[in-house]
Formats: sequence, C-alpha cells, structure tokens
Amino acid sequence: MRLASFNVNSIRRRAPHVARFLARHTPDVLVLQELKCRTEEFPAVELAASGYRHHVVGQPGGRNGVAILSRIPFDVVCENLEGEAEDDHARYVEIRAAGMHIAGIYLPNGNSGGEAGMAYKWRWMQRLHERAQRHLDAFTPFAILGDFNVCPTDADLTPGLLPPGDALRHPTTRGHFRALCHLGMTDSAIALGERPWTYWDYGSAFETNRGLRIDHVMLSPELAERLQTFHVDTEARAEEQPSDHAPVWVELSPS
DNA sequence: ATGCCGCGCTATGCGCGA
Repeated sequence: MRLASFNVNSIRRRAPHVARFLARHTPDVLVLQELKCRTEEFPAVELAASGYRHHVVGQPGGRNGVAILSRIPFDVVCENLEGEAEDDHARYVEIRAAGMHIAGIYLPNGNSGGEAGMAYKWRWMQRLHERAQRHLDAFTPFAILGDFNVCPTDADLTPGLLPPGDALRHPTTRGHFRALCHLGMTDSAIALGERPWTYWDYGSAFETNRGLRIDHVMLSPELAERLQTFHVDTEARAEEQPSDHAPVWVELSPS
C-alpha cells in the first residue's frame, strides 16, 4: 500500500506533473493540496487516462483546495473538520479505503492576517487533534498526509531561512504538532530515521538545497506498525515549471 | 530579515504563499 501527498501550487498548472508522478510511482492513494481552483475547474480530463478516480474539494477565489486521487475503491467521509462554524476554507478531505481512514490536509500557513491568521492556524491544529483523537479512541487506522506548514524542530529548516517568529516554526505551532505525536500519531520520516526537505522556494533554493521539511505523513499505531519506507520525489521538483513542494509518499506492508 | 518567484485575480499592481 502506497500513500502519497503533493502540494501542487495550482493543479491547472501542474496536471502534467501529477500525471507523471502517478506513472512513475503508482501510489494507491494520492492527496493534493493548493489546487487554486473551483471544484468544477479540476482538470479531470488530463488525469482521467491514469486509471485513478478522484474527489475534489475546490474553492472560489484561487486559494486553497484539496483533492484525493485513488486507484482503489473509496468512500468520502468528510470535507471539513468539525469545531468551527462557517470555515469555508477548502483544506481537508477524508476518505475510507482499504479499511483505513485517510485525510489529506492543507494546514493554514498562519503568517498572513496578523494575530487572527496565527490564531486560525492554531485552532485548525486543535480541530485536527480532536479528529485524530476520535479515530485513535476507536482504534480506527488513520493516516494524515499533506502540507502541514510546520517545521517540527530547528533541524527541519535550513538555518536562517525563516525568522524566529515565523508561524511555521513558532513554539505554539510546534506544541500543537508535538501534541499530535504524543496522542499517538507517528511522524513517518522521523520513525525511519530520516529528515528530508520537502519544500524548496523558487529561485536558487533547490540548486543550493536550502529547504524545509513541512510535508508530513502521520500514522496511527496500526499503520505505523506497517511502515516500510518514506520517499521524497525530488525528480518532480527538478522538472520544468515545478511546484515549490516535492511529492512525498510512504510504503506500508500488507495488513 | 525577506517574496528577487509564482499564482490567481477583474489585473496592468496586489495579496498571498513559506
């Protein structure tokens, strides 16, 4: 079982990259973030030949947007986290497939909108925590994949790349992330002794390998037991007109 | 300490992303 995540920074610009990634690595499930399109604008035709079915949670205005592509049967569980009235950001999608629940997330950046932006990020992390708690309490196998916009420790960013007060490395942000770990969700890369960059800014950052580790795959205990490998598809980041994120994925042994 | 880049907009600069 192969579970993957890719922040595409506009799916209309990146549909060819996604198609190539699917062909190269044939994940069973791929979650996408930052579609930057409405649901009806998703380039389904360009991805149709790949043999994947999709579910899109788009948003007007060219912001956010998440989707799931799957080559195994699935049901959509929900398209938002509970706990905040009138949250119309398209940042969450959860499916049930192969006996597990799989969430694709685009966690708020938190650096825009001042205090309110930061507070929204932390409330969102609290709501994610509550969702995970619910699944863990029920012993439901649960995976969370996506752009967390969190550098969990100082070792997860190139020194000097982000100022100390940045929302991606703020102590409160890290506290929320650590709470998710303590709840019982395993950071896949760390569990395997790896700490790879998953994001490089446009410009020279990729050539000089100045990056961040912000795309994560978190697994409940049942799934962490099955964790075999963690990968970053740097090939996708090296392509023409790339996203600033690279796809990541994990391999799980059969249940 | 930051947006030099990239994206979408109702645009020909701005807000946002990390």
